[in-house]
Amino acid sequence: MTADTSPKSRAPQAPPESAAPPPMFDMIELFFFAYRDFVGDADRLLATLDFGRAHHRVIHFVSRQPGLTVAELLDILKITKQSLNRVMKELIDTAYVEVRAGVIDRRQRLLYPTGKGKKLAMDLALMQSQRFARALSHLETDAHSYAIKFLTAMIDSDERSKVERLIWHDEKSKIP
Amino acid sequence: MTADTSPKSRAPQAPPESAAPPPMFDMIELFFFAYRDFVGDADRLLATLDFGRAHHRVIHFVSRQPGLTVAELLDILKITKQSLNRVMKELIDTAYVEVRAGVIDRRQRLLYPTGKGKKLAMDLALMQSQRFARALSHLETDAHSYAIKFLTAMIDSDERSKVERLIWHDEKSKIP
DNA sequence: AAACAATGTCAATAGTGCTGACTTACTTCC
DNA sequence: GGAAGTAAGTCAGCACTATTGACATTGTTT
Repeated sequence: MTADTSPKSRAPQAPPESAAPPPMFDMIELFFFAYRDFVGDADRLLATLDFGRAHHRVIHFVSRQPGLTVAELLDILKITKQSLNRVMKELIDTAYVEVRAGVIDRRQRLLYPTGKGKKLAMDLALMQSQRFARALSHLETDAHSYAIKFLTAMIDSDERSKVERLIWHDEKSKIP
Repeated sequence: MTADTSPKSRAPQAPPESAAPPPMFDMIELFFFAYRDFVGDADRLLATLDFGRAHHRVIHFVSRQPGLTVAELLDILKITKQSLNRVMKELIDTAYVEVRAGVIDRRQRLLYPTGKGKKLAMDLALMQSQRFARALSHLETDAHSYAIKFLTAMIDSDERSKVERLIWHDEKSKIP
């Protein structure tokens, strides 16, 4: 999974006040470099297929939630349908994703990964998981649950529960 | 590059994929959403100045290491000089960065933040630090050092020491 | 003087995102 | 049954960030 989103239309915050604690340059830079290397793994595999990060995000979420509608996917990715469409067309043309008409509402297009698509999504996820596993293996026993708590707390509070539902939608109430 | 090689003559295990541990979808998705919100803070402020993320990265590292050369900056950002140049020209034209000829080697351009540039870099860093501070404040006492260790471990091992030197170059040997 | 190095520049291209305007197909509501 | 609304797709144009390749300028080294 790779993220590269563009500025949102929310109001810019006022510049912080002068009596603020000093900036955490270490965290800022570590997060930057860690994320860069994290997405680098996937980028290299995707490049061999002439895919980019946008393709990755689509095939990832479609594989995670087969039968997702276009509207639901747009809400997860927070991009416009025009942006999605170019990428989606390529994924459908190359048979990584397939589309079926909705049953309850025939206007909806339900998105499913093909066998090929499932395998690609799995290969990408395993690659990124290996990086997590390698990192966590050098740390203390509870590092995994600390990491989950830290990353969860970094998410906008008004999006957090939605993201948590998305992540653990099919697991046995694993929320730490 | 993921799993699977040819079958060995050892005890037959179930299908080949079952050898790999299951993907950590939770970590993959949390990292994605956390990073997206983290950069979203800065994006909103930058958009008011007609700057993008590339400008942010440049003004950040120039402020962190005044007197940086172009070659050093390219090595940190891992982009090409052509990509840097457009952004750099805008930062110089709008007086966020200034350039002085190198003293030992006059071919070099040493990059310095102006007053305005320092303030922008500080505002951006404080904004992102507030997100870290808010996140960490809800977690256990050692959350900060756990986060540093986790993020550090996520960086490519052959880049790690270079990054650590960059991050703590002016601090009192704070490496945890 | 020739070779090399640091930087800048021009041109072409790719990938990902945006807005706006419009269409098609289908569902819902009165 | 017909109007209004919704889900999705499409076309056109633009912005930003990145790439490669070729070439120029300036200064250092050999």
